[in-house]
Amino acid sequence: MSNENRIESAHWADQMAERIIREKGDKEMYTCASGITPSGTVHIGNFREIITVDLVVRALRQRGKKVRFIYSWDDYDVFRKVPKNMPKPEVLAQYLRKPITLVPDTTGYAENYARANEVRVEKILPTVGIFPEYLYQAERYRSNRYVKGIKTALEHRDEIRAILDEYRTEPLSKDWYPVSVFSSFTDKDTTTVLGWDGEYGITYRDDELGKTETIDFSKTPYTKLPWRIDWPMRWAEEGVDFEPGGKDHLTEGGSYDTSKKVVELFGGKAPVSMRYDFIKLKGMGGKISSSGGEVADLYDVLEIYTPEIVRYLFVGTRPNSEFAISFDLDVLKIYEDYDNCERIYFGLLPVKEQRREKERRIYELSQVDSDRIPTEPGYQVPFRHLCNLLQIYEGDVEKVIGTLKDATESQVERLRVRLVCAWNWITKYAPEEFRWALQNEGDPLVEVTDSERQALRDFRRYTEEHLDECSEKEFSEYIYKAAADNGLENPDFFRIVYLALIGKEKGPKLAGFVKVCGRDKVVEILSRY
RNA sequence: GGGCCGCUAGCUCAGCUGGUAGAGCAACAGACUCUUAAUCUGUGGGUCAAAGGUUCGAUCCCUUUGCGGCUCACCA
Repeated sequence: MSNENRIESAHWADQMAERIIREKGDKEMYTCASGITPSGTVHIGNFREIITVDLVVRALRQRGKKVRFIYSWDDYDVFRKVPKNMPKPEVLAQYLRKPITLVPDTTGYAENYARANEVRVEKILPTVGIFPEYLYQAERYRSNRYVKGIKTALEHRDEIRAILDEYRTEPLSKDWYPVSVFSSFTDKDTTTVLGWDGEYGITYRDDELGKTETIDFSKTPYTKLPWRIDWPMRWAEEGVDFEPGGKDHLTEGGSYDTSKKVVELFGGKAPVSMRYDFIKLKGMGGKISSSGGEVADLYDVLEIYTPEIVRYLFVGTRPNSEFAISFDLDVLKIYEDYDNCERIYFGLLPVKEQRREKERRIYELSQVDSDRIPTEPGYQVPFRHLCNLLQIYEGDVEKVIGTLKDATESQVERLRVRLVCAWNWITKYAPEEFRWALQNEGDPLVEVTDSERQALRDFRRYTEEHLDECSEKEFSEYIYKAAADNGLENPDFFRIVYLALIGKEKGPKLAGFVKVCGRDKVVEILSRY
């Protein structure tokens, strides 16, 4: 009974899985696809497509289905412009109009430009529990794997032209061919196809050199299908059952519409699709920017959000709506929301049944390893508190963990990741007011009057003698006493204490702060006065 | 011009297959003889863009209108 309910979850990934099964029939194996041109940094917006597929894949698998999850790198695409953030732009400029797989990687990390972008993604995806099978289109085209597809396209030249013309303002010319050719002389796509012999011979002109040549596309690597034909050809080739798209593709007259018709010429059927919206960024402070706008990739996001929470951001939002990934103070709330979701999952926070079902599914899908859902909640420390602890210990994660005595092994494991994120956030994105550091011997002493010095000494003595057995509230009485006994106004005294402890005029609520810092540290710092 | 998506409390949004609405922040009120996105408790606040329609009943479905945004029509 409860099992049935789980399957009929209202989560969009589950609904999509049901729809795929309904529309594609009850198959033994489903193929889910995603892909992109690695012509620049693969940013977090592109990641949305990957994780959207991953979630649907998981939903299908949880229904007992076998799923092939493929990710196509369109690395036989053309290098159109030199990105601003790359070294040696003048070298790269020489490769414009050539396939990106033939462009050198001027950073020196990979064997070519496309590969450099690919490797970066392939290395990080396992961190968030995503394991697609990668397909490399340059390699496939160049090894003549798509000869049949290219021939089919040529054979259906007129039908394809008619389909594309339905949505074009300018109809394609009578001379148009549904293929594009990279020049065998220069590797550039600045060519014009002139004819096809009905078999494997294509005659083209290199527009730059003015040379004309006939090539055998079953034996040479130069021929490629343009996007609106390439996409459906690959749907047919792989038997794709599901592939989402951005709203540029999934709109009337967009490439999904034409591909849906073209794919039938290849003997295939269009996959079930769904549209995802773009991702905005918030609070990056313009730190990472290339080619004009702010760009963040998965690495940037994983710096401040744990893998579960990165997934959570996408799991909890319907793909068809835009949302922002925040690097500012919203981060605190996101962590809080996730912890709430976790508490609901473990029944620690009572909510209505419907809400519970929803959060439960979100929590499951947010976990990195779908076979290893935690059996106990995390050691929930508010993110804000972690930030304070880290600043006391100057970012030393292990020392902070050492202060949390009763955490289990699995909790420590998760906490460690969270602490690293918290520290990254403090040092890179947190507002200035949020940051502080305990003073130590090298720091200059605060100028104090005699009575202020005496107050600090009283404060130190109270800390030494009473801090450990006092409650926060009780201890604050001692703070007031230290001020009053020396004729100081509270605000003035607080200011002095903060200056002495952290070199700033303000800080976290004092009594609690001192308790968190611990007697020894505070006494040590104040012993300079 | 076509298509799509929004329009819900001052702000940011939830509201998943129709039963007259919710969360955070802000506001207000009390408590804390220190404060920063900031301590706790409590309170107020919405003709769910507008008008029609279907229904016993609509924020949710249909139609029209308005406002905002995105996208296609060139390439991918």
